Amino acid sequence: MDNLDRGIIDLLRQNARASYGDIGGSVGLSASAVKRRVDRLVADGVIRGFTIQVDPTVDGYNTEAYVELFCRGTVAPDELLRILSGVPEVVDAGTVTGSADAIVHMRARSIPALEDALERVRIAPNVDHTRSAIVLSRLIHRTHD
Amino acid sequence: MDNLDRGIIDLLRQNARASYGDIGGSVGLSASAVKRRVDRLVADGVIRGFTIQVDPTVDGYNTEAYVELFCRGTVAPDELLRILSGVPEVVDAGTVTGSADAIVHMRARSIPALEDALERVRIAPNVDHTRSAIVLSRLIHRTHD
DNA sequence: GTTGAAATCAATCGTAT
DNA sequence: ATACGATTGATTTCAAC
Repeated sequence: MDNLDRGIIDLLRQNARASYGDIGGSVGLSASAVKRRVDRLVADGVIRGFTIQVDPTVDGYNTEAYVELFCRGTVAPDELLRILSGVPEVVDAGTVTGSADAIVHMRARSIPALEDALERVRIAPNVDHTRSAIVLSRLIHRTHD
Repeated sequence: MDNLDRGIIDLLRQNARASYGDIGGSVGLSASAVKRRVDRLVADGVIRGFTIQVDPTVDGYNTEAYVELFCRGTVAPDELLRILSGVPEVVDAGTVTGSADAIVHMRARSIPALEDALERVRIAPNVDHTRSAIVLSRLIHRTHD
């Protein structure tokens, strides 16, 4: 993982379909040297996958919320993970400092679908209550992963 | 935007480097028909870009926070967008319902770097104060974009 | 949307550093 | 151990249908 790898990663972040030749031209390597490094980065798990960024308003998943989770007593991160894994509307979640135990970013196709997903989160044994902030307008979506 | 387009998008989400021929084999089109559709989806802004998913722990960006933004008076989404665009640590942001004006998801290389980025957000004219929740452990990272 | 041809690229190997 | 250069097969691309 040297500066060459970082350069390759930066270029792939901007365009995951760039040819190895083009990448090599930018970082100063031959196409095959670049391919070898990319293969290694994928094998090592540094590059987790190649994907596209899709306009969320187009595929219908344009109803979002940030939800604070308040649990009873102490809750192990593993347990929260188990609960949240079962709800596909959960895009992103982490335990946090502050009064809430976790913050959950959810995305659904509609308000009813969001409410339904929220219900599935809330029904979990140790969840005491939640506080949701519905997203009115999306400002930034720098999805570098 | 029909079911064929949706199928193509789903396949590209899983592997943005899949060949047009392979995609065509899955959705029942020729390679050139697939390319034509992908080109159109990109031109129409449905596909915003081709990127890679990078292990955040490897490239060092493993310090995250959810930040609530409280502004003075009314703040136009456009203005918030302008402020936040200048801070690369902002991964994701949206205006929300509730007492906060916006929620900002940030990612930095360290706590000092996060603090510095937060300072750049706070310095903006209409930002009154912020409330941050530092992420302790990441639970879910379903990066469908 | 399809086919087919030409240009480009990917993947592999031997070789050099 | 890593990069390079050339070759072969696959893929992209663009034309005409």
